[in-house]
Amino acid sequence: MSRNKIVVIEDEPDIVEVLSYNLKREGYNVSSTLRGDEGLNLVRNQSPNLVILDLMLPGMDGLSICQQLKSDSLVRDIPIIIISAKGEESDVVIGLEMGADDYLTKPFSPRELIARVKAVLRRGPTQEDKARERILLGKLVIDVARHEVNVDDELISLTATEFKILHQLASQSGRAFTREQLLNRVVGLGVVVVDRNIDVHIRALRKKLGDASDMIQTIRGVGYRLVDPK
Amino acid sequence: MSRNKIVVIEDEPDIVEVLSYNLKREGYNVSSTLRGDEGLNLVRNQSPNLVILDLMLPGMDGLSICQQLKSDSLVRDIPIIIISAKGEESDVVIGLEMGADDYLTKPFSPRELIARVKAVLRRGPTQEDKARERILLGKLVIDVARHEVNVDDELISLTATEFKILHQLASQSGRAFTREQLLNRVVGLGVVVVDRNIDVHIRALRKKLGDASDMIQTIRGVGYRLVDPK
DNA sequence: GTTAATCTTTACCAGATCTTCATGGGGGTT
DNA sequence: AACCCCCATGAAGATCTGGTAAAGATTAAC
Repeated sequence: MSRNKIVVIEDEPDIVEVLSYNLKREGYNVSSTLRGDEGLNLVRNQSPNLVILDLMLPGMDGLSICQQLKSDSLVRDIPIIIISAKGEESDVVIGLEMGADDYLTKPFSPRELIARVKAVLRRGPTQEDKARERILLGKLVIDVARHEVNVDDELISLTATEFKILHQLASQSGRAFTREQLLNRVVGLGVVVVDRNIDVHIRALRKKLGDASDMIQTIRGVGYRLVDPK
Repeated sequence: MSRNKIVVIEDEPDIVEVLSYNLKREGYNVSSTLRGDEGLNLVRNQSPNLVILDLMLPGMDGLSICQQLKSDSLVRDIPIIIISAKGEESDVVIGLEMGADDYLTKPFSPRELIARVKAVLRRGPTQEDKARERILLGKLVIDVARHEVNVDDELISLTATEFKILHQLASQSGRAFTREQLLNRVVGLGVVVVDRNIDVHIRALRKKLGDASDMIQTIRGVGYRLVDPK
């Protein structure tokens, strides 16, 4: 099976050792790093099926990593299991609200971790919008890999946030997204931002889309959606 | 939001009380039962979005329930969170291997449970949910994802509130809803509104539904219901 | 360190929507 | 038939929502 690539981000060598050993014995393909900032890159480069993340790390805080991963549409669907010595209820709640799929308190047994890894992976590939490199919708062409958008074969220049919003809308065209949903997927979970903010980005988007601006429809009292004018 | 139905199977009334209160406050629709065997039926009848399951139950053992649910293709994809006083590593592992999606040891804080509930539900709609995103009733087609309603293949435009009411009625067609029930689900709990208000929305709905307007029936002294003219 | 770009917040307006209220009609009951 | 509820209806006022512009805050670039 192909759902076996795991990235471990953890700075205690002993734990990495134990985890690697046990996960490999179960047939998983494990990569690991001791530093937080490296972890972020590792995940982005490898696109693993699961991330195991310690919270206290050199280089970058674990929660920040979680947050950044969850706000990057390319890797946001990769499940994350947090392992941490911080077992306070509030820590757990914050971790989960940051988008983690499970939270395990140290010390833990390898068997339990394995069981939870399996439970998380069992949930299956829930994303249909996964790894579609190119989205075609009428005059609109979204090249996800190149981070470029064309309207009528003409390249238009979007800011990072605008691109994310458009990509999100386009990933399930026709579907209505609330401002909250868009915010969570674009600026990341746990970041507090006024939701009217989305309006402003939408306006900018419509302006730049020119001819195709009417593809972004407002659903009053709900949010926005992108329609396929087919 | 249609992903909000939760079934709680737990025999300690106090815990049921606490869970219900907290989950409802978060906007979930909670049904519960004290007996294991009833729980099995409840889940099969309601097709909830999540099951919270205690392990030690009268009537039927929790693990057996888990096992049975996971071997019934109709409800297999409904996630299960086990809550149990048995916190031994082996218990957790067994629970997860039985197909549970998370395992929480009593005593636990409501906040953590809520966070875990959200984490599990966040994982994306199950097949069942996806199927339910579209409701077909005679000439009426309700596309929840797009937030659109068709009558006789013709798109009709509803306001947010009208859509919610229709969706609510349609979610259990044939069933009568009181004005109070509709208000609670539509304008939200705690918002004080005169219940005659619903009449006005119903009127607007009937007007817009045109041909299908007689599908909304008034039940004198009770409320309204949507019938399937099959 | 300064400048420029982007993101976020805020305020206001117009229009859509929600809510209330008053009136009248019908149904069921006695 | 008379009565009492309950619901349907129309209209008016209050509230909410989204578009818009502009200013403030943050970030990146130089």
